[in-house]
Amino acid sequence: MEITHYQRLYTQLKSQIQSGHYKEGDLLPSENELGSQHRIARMTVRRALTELANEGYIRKVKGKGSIVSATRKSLGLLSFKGFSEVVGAEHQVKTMTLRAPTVMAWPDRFFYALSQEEQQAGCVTLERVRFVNDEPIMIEYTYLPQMGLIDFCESPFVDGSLFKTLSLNYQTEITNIEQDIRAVTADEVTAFLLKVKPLTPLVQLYRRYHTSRPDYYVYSHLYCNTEQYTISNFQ
Amino acid sequence: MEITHYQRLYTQLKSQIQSGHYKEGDLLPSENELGSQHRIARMTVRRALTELANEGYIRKVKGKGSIVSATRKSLGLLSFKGFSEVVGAEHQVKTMTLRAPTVMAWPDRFFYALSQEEQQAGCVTLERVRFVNDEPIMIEYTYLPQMGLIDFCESPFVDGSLFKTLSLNYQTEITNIEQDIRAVTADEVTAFLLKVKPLTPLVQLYRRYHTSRPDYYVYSHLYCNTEQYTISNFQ
DNA sequence: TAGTGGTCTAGACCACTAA
DNA sequence: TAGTGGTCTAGACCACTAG
Repeated sequence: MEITHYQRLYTQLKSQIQSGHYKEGDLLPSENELGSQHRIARMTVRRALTELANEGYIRKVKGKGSIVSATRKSLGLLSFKGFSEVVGAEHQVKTMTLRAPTVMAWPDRFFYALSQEEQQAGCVTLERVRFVNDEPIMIEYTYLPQMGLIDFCESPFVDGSLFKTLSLNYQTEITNIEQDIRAVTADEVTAFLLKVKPLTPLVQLYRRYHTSRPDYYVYSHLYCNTEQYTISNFQ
Repeated sequence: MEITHYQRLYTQLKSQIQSGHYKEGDLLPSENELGSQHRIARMTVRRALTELANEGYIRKVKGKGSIVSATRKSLGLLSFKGFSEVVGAEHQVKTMTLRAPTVMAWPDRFFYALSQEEQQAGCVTLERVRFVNDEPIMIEYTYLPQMGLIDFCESPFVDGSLFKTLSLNYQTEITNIEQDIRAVTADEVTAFLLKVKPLTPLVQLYRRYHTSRPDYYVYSHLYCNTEQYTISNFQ
């Protein structure tokens, strides 16, 4: 058995909540109903619902049912999923590439200490602006050590996703994220790109992604406009 | 039935781990063994063990058993540990209490949707400023639903820590954190408290801590001055 | 091969909600 | 009173670990 019953039900209900098929305050079908619909035992249904409740998607009320919780208008940006995977489910997302992947020297005063190997390898840089519902929300500068990235600059990304490309073409899985968070005021360039007034407060993130390749990290540096959307994080 | 079987087993095992009867690396008795010792079904044992695993006290290994974990879950400021535990190791930390725990009504337009029960229960509020190396770095407004917090406002915190107090005196463990992050400019009061100029950009966090008590959440709202220190996060 | 945890079933009784 | 979620049982088969 590849995927388990409770996982399938959990995934299905979660996506139905995220897509708006079940809205805030709605009652899910009862445990017995879900069980007979999917031809699984009630205890198996309960396992899926318990997981959803632990993650805050629903709350269970004895004698009443499972109630869909408020969905937050927020971008789950602090997880280590790629941008499109995280935000795309609930919002329309576009990416504009300011600089396609380019081999360069590392910037001076890089925000993380680099190993000698990374220094010598050089880096691939790309710059992108992320749009949510046609508003520019985030500028991202990404830096990858130029180690084993054959044809990386020449071929387009798989599904437009950096992380999918690393996974499928370079067997490099993102396993972890380490990040530093600051509040800063927008400089002129950043304000122009995010279409905000200069001095607007932005969240600045320095990130180091850990990967399944030993000693291989992906770095990124980004600014987020949080006036309309917040950055959300759930551990 | 006042206390449930899985709760009793959970509590017993947890205290045996905390007291050192089971040490790091030890195997707990198997699920079948615990079941026959306590004359309860294996599924009931599993529920207690699953809870312990979720909270990081043990890890379960298929084919082997349940292994007692190291006691510390180390993480950065965005983790769900209390402030003193996280920052205190490397920096000198002090806390100034602006408002000691006080029973109040909930603020208008609270940042998370509250359940009816939480609304009716009222809340305990406290306000604290955190200092790192004698600089005010963070203002934290904490809100706890006034449910079962007997003598909470009358007694001091255990070791000065809210989370230790909740754990030891109220059997409430923090299990998870959900948070929204924004950049804002300091208003006058906040600027004064953090000793920064008005309009300085600050990181604003809205937090909802999940706990081991069903449907019991702790809320907090905080401002961080990130000019000197950043907020770090490692998943 | 014996023992372990992972998943699952088909029942059961209870306390609670809402009509 | 009918239906709901909370707890619990006594089985079952599986994949995995370790001797």
